Amino acid sequence: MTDYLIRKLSRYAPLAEDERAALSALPLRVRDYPRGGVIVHQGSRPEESSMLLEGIAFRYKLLPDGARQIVSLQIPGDFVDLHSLVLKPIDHAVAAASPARVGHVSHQAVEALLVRYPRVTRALMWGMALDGAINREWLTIMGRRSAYEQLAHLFCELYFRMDGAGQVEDGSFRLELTQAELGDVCGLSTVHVNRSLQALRRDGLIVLENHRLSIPDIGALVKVAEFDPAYLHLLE
Amino acid sequence: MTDYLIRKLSRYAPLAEDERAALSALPLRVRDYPRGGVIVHQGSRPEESSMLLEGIAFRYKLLPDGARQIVSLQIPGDFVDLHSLVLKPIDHAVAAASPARVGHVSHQAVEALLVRYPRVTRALMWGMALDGAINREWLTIMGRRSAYEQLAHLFCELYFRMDGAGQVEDGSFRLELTQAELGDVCGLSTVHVNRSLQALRRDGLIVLENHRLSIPDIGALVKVAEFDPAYLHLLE
DNA sequence: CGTCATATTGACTTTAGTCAATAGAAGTGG
DNA sequence: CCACTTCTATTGACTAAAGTCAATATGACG
Repeated sequence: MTDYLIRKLSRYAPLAEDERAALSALPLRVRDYPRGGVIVHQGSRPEESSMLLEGIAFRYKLLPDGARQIVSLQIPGDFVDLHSLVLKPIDHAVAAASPARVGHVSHQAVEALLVRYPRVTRALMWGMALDGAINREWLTIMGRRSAYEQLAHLFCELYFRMDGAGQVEDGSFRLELTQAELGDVCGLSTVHVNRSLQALRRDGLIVLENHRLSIPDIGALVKVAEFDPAYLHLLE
Repeated sequence: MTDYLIRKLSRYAPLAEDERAALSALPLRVRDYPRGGVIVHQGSRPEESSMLLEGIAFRYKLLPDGARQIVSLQIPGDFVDLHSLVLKPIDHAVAAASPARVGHVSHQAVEALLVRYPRVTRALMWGMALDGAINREWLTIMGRRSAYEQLAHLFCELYFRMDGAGQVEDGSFRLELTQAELGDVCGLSTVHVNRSLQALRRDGLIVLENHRLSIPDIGALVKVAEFDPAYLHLLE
């Protein structure tokens, strides 16, 4: 269950056997969500944090006029709301972008882990800091890049993150995001996302069909997006 | 020295006497920076984290073409790079927006604190989570709001944060940001910032002169920006 | 087969960016 | 204190990127 999480945290520092065991022994309440299902409600005060086990999820905020902004994407192994441990009420919602399996862990159980295993604490802090690094990169790209470049950059990020989670095969991976959702990630209208995707296709940078994204030449896409994966803190 | 920090962390949970004492006893290397001075270099691997004691600072990223995006603003009491404790190399730079006084604390000293005082650890995690909440709000506003609204929102945020740090007097506070810097915060061109500021002035929402921002009617500005301070987790 | 979500297209509008010039302010050296 | 430089703010004219509205396809699914 917690394999992905352990794999992810090991990118920060190798975990000792007892630390791995403690993570594996975390009491998970596993629940499946349909596409669109709300995993965490905005403004709630969760008593547990949720880890994505399968599928894709996203954090989002709704504005008074109904607009939506997606502020992060989660893949298997990511905590969708670890910060709810210390920060309540929670300032955003989390929903499943695809059918998703989620493991809910009580805050009590997480705290017990923190008290007992300082290295696990630091690894979880690293996970939170990594979230922050991705947020900063998104801010930068959203503020300073064109729609075409933003999408290219997003696809690069997903490619590397999915690869880190072992979800890339033959340069392609499942991407269950609609064009409206891509727009909500990048702060763009659906129409403009559509046109920018067509441009990326025309330029041979992506093949996107059947909820699957193929990147024929990741080097070319990286170049267009000026993508530097350093901020993802992957192992080399 | 650490008064602002203790005050800020107390917003999360009251600290015991020994915890306050431990924070006060942190060995700070104090250093002054001129306006524009770089406090943390992008890509470096700091051995210490830095706390802003006086002035204003910002985190920023530079893009290959020379564009700059400011990804957060710090006020007194904020750690500018607490995350460098766990996340190296650091993915952004930090510079002083005004003459600034900074306290540098060795990571070793912070770690000693973490091991000894679990509640301080949680308070620092809360500080990191708060950074994340502000980032998410910025992403949302940047993605979904006009320049006029973005600036209004930013000024509301600063008003409430500065007020929380006791820096607001008569509805005004020192704001040592140039229009170019405001543009780099919001992802706008300098020219467009200038015009949007004029519109805000024309509408009587702000008075900005001599590096001082006056907000005659914060309620009106809050309304225009659709600003909800909940994400700042201030005390009511 | 019909319904609903998603994707695509065209025509038009709006927002924001770019370029270039000018004006003001602040700081520096003599 | 003045001349000079440099940064910052402002303005106008023009361009480009992205949004809006509305219609039409396409596709998944009960």
